[in-house]
Amino acid sequence: MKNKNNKRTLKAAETKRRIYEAAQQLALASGIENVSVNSIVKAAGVSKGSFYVHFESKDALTADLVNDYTMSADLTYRSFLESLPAHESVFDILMMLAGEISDFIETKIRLENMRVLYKAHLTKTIDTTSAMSYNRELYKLFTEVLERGVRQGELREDLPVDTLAKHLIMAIRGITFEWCIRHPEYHLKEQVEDHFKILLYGLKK
Amino acid sequence: MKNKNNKRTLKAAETKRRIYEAAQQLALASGIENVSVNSIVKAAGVSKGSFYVHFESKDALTADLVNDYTMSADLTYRSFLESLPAHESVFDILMMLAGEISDFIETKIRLENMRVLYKAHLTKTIDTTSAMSYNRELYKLFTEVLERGVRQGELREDLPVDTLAKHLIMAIRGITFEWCIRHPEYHLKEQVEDHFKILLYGLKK
DNA sequence: AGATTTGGATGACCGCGGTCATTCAAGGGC
DNA sequence: GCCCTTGAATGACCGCGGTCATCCAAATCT
Repeated sequence: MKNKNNKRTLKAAETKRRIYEAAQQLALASGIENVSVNSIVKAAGVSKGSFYVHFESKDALTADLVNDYTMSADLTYRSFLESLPAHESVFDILMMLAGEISDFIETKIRLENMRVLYKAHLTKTIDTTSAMSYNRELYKLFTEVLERGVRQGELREDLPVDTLAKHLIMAIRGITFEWCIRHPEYHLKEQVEDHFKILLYGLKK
Repeated sequence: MKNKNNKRTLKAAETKRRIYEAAQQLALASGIENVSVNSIVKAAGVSKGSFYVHFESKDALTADLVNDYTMSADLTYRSFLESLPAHESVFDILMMLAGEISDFIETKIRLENMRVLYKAHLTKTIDTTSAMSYNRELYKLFTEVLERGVRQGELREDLPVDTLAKHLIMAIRGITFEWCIRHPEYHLKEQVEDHFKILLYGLKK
């Protein structure tokens, strides 16, 4: 017996799916922080113990939900980038991309979900690899744009482009964190744009 | 009766002090996240209900502990700044100050306490004003240095110095947050210095 | 001094996230 | 076909942070 499609394995997968989808639905309605494990297993029609057979913790389930969302977000960013006119300067493209990401976080993901995500990141028992990995699509996106900037002579060449991408994304994350703390008197998009103006000026050739 | 030194008020203050000091001691030994409210009240010799008479929540107590620490940290930064030779350029001073703050966070405050602090910041029911307030000593410190930079013609004048101070401190917080998530493969001081080099270049006249 | 109000202190209680000994079909090995 | 192993499923149970009706001594009012 390996990972065959036997009756047992199939039933287990089905149970996991039911828990995941129940959680997804409840989280969509109330925000995952207001949904208890008890309510998830009740909605899924399984026992609490069963939840912990399939998920390490509530935070781990949350991370799964977020990671799915992260991947779909990156697809949005990619199509935004591809929708931009080819003649734009790399400086302007980076500014617009940062603005698009700010908008997406503010209107689609929303404050309470960002807070949950960042708390999950800070909980050391949780694997948030897929949102933090340098292999994440978002890093590739920034790297591609920066590479073009170097090729066209707009950007300094003494720092590798993947390092620059890390700095820029880290900056967006930092400002978003600050926004989570200082909301509502702090405006995400405005601050991202102001900060990027300073940062990108420091990257010009 | 106003806020007189009557017997009742004094006894209440004494109770609060005992809880606070018990928490401080236990937190020092094990880290506040490994100390339960039950263990604090047991050590202080009071009931659990009494804890919640004097503190809104465990997180609120944590915030108090952190805020005390924050103020003492800012004193350290101020004396570091005053220990620097007067002839240094503002650029170098800012780099050294950022480096000092990184060192302090890494070796004195330490990772697990920064994680607790940032989680507290993300919990909306908690007042973390004293660490986040723009009146915090740290903001004054940066503002003073930046002002000198403008006066000496080292820095651009189109952005107000208090705005610049906010950007720089936000950047340190962002990098520290990234460090909390990516530790141990991410080096705080190194990253702060690399990022500041880019950022400060964007502020030069 | 006696009656009334105030507010610190109490501990049983709650729902939470998480654990674990136990159960019991489904799946080999012979 | 029989026996042993595997692992999904279970729910009573735990310690946690937090609540609240109740108590009662100190403070104030008359």
